[in-house]
Amino acid sequence: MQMTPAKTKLLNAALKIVRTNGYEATSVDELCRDAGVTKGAFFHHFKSKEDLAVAAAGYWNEVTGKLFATAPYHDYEDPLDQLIAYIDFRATLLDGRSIPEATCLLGTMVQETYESNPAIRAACFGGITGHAETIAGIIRAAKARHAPKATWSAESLALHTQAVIQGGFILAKAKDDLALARDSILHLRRYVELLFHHAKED
Amino acid sequence: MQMTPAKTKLLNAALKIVRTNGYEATSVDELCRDAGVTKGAFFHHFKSKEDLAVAAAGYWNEVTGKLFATAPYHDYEDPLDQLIAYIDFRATLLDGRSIPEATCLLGTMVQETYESNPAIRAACFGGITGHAETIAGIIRAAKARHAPKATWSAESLALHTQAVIQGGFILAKAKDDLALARDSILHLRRYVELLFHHAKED
DNA sequence: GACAATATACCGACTGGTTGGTACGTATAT
DNA sequence: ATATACGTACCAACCAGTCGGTATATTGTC
Repeated sequence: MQMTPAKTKLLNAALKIVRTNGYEATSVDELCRDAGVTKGAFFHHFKSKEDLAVAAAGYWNEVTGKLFATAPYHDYEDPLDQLIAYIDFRATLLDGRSIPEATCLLGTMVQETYESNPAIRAACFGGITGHAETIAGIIRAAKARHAPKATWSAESLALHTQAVIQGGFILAKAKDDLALARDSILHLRRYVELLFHHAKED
Repeated sequence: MQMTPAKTKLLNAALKIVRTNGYEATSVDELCRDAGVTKGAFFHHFKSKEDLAVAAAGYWNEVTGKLFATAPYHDYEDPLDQLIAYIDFRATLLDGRSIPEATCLLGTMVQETYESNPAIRAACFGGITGHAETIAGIIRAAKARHAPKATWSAESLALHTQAVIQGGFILAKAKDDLALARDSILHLRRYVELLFHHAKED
């Protein structure tokens, strides 16, 4: 899908400003100012602010989807190695980034909109579970090879990885320090290792 | 500290409405309407909306502090049992509650305010780390008894428990289903068990 | 214990700025 | 000639916050 410059600039502005200030605190005027376009352009491409948010969620999925698709963790043969490498990759995504740059658009938006804006909530849900499903695929393979009798499900563990990452972001925002997010990801890594280490003992 | 009715009503309204719609989407007028007081009363007790948010964070700490202080998990002799019971207690706090009723005021507010409102951010940080510190105390005792040589720190694990809970809330909001939060808490429980089980093997 | 003085708690109309959204005009490409 | 991609000017609704007022409780003084 080819996008006209103004639309792309608005979506990039949304990614940046919404992750910094949240959805409600972001005004259409501010978005236009940052993107360097006028309000006329905004409402030409998006029928409302809500519509922009839904489109931004889709755009976010596109951008991060490419990032994960080309990430190095796919190179390992053993799916358990892939899973651990994925977790490490999520940790490296925090390096050298500011908090708004490191955190997740969907997790930020859904907090503010889950009750009042079903369309945005659904878009965030789709993005999070879509990504979780790709991780669940890796976990399923790792489970089949290393822990076939384990009682936990691949889907549940995949969602848990996302919960830990999102929760780490909240703590990081509270302390104004991404180290807290890194620490939680490290605990997640240890959990996965223990989970499979434990399974091998049976 | 004795509180005048209007102030208490406004703080209770803030707990309810901010957890439902977020900080920015909550207007002073809506707060007053819900509390059944006028704007004059609002600005008599709080010098600004920001001031109300900071006070609401303090009030939240007071209310939840009492809840945790009288919770049954303290009754166990073994601190490891206390820790597991605390995690189970966090899971039971989801039962029969709607999402706004089950989720955390501080985690919700800090997402929207961490960049733009240092006072609110600091209040949220204080509440989260304050509670984490009480859990860290339990973990420290459990570690001393059961896993003295473990490499992870009690403080880090305590913060991780909060990250998992906060992250679970985000997923629950996205899916509009608290079951996702429950699942993540279950993974957290398993992690703690594995962590101490593993330590005993050494 | 009477009375004035003061502080606290609250009311509700008002304001200036901002909000999301609209109406309408123009430039360009097909 | 028509559709797309913008730009500019504008609007009603809403926003946080103000201000002058009243009602009531507390305190100080004699």
